[in-house]
Amino acid sequence: MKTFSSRSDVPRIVDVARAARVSITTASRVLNGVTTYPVAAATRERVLAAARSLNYSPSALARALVTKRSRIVGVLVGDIVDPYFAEIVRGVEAVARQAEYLVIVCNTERDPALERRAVAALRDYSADAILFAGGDFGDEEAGRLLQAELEPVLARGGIALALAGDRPGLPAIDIDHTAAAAELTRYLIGLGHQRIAFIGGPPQVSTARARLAGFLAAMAEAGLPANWILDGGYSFSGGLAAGTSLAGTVEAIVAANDQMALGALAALRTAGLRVPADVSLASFGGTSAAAQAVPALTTLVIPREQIGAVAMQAVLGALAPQPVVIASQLLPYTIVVRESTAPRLPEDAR
Amino acid sequence: MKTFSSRSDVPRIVDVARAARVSITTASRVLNGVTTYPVAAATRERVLAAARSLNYSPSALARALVTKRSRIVGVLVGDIVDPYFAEIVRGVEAVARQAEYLVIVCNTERDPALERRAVAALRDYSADAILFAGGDFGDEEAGRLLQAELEPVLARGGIALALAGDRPGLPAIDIDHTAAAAELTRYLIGLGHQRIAFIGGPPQVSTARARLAGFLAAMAEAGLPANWILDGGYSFSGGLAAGTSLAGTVEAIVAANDQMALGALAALRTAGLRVPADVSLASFGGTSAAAQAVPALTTLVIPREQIGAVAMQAVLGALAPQPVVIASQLLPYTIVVRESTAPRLPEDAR
DNA sequence: ATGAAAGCGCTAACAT
DNA sequence: ATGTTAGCGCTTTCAT
Repeated sequence: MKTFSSRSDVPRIVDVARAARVSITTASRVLNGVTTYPVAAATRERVLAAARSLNYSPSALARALVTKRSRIVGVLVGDIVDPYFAEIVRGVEAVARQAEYLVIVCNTERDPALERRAVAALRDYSADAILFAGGDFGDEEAGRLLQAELEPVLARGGIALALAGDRPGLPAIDIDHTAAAAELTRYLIGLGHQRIAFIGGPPQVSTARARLAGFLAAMAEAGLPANWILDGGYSFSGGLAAGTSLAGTVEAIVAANDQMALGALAALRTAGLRVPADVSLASFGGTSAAAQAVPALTTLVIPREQIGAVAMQAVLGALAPQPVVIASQLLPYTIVVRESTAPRLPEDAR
Repeated sequence: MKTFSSRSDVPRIVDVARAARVSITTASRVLNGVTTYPVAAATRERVLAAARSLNYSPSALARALVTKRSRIVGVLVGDIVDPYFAEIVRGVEAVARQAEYLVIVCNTERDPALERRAVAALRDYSADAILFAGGDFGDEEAGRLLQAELEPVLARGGIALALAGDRPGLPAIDIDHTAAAAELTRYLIGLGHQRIAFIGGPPQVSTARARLAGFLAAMAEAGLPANWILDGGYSFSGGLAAGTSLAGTVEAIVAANDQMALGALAALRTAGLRVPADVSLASFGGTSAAAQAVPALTTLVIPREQIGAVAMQAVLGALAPQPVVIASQLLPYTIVVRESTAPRLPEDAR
């Protein structure tokens, strides 16, 4: 077994330097492709050859320690199982990969304490940016505690961003949830439905409140009563329960996310109702699960992958030598009509 | 704004030491709770107080550099959207959290090149352990290249483990996929079914091959012909396609994962067949999606969370001062019977 | 019981 | 064009 510099079993830059018979500095310069510094072509070649033959790869830890940049970005997600978040992460990763950033996904289980721990861990590892996917939850006290953990990251020049959901004080990359929910509701109204229910998310979550507001606005605007507002907790089971209690009383349902819509769908079917013949069902999100349901769900598609990508781009800009200040931005959404919604049929045609 | 040690905007151990009027060494000892070293109670209190009032938290990077342990463990998953992997990750995280380890989830999209990049990134950040969730894919060449990236991690005393799937040369925490598939098949046979189809995963994936082998063994043992073997690629759409082509020709289907079962279910329903009245459907995995389907799916539940937890425990043991060598272990699985399977009805009763 | 000093692996002034 | 040196923030011998 080869041995390297004193204490390590893996090649270090000093090994490369030695093998190439240059100083560590020169090796570092070549390896980092520093263009502002002149290095003789022959020297450069020797260093590169040495690095390759030793299979050298620099320690990101040591580098981070001196450069003050870890090239780590953390993404906090409320529920790792929910494809909603997975696609945001995907967008972040795609951009991060190109920029040689390491993405750390932290699952908070929508628990403020866990979220705090995650932020603390990212802070300890000197993450350059923290992206909060999926908006605020927890009370004010939790918000303050979180802020305290986050503060050192910002103090070091780190970035914090809100993705697809509000975070007080942070720039947001998002869609207009209220407008979007209103538009989805209007679509159902345009189909002729009048008795429309809304299955919402947890009221502590900002997106849940925004979507509800949009629904209410659209109903009011059409002069329709909003008599069926339920809390489905953003979960399948919550949607199931809501759907069960709604069965037979409404003509259409807007669910504030796909998971709840799936739950409602299961409930309706169990109750012997046909979708969309008896009840139209539309949801918010646009995850693959919505497309895979039977019938496939009409949903408002949030450009989650794009949100992730745009956010990561913004992070890179803000971390660049000439920092670009990050401004909140609203991205466009689209309604995809599938099989779960249909025009209202006259009573006798059903 | 307060200022701290020369170059940082965040308190460092030297700031704590200064505030407590002790040396850095003493501060470090107190902060790390080194029990082998005697520190006067009064001193300890001063250090602790200083750390608290400064809101000090040590740099994991600097610590890792000197201790040669990053307290980072990477988990490689084939598909971040698949709840199958998410639950493994959950198990890992639960244990890692207690031990103050940072878990980095890397999404490989089942692409060997991405997988290699992920291992390289983890190596560069000096991950102490790399857990491969979900088994091997890619050809031999890819395996060799991966091995090359992984080697330095092992050389540093790092751990690599295979979770719920084979990886040549690595200890595995798993169930016996072959035995499990056989048992699930036997259950269907016991229900009286004879024309049983198998929707399998990609043959490059070790678990897919193992599950198929189990199916074939059970069929052979019962003297039944295994005439309907399809590749569903472990995806919903693959299951959908397979289900479509199977509709009307078999009495029962075993799907090698839940996603494909969901696809098959959609296909059967579209074809006008009832599950389980016309076709019994059982799957492998036991993700929440299986429970949430209508009808709820009978599945073989792989203890994924437990696999993750056991693996992380093993990692901790292997990394402890008195290292415990990691041996492969097989965990117990269970078959959960739900609504998607039923006894065969005589022809005229259908 | 406490501290001084070396050094982890790397980059970045600052020489030459 | 290349090398010397001084850290980054921490732990850890080794002194005292």
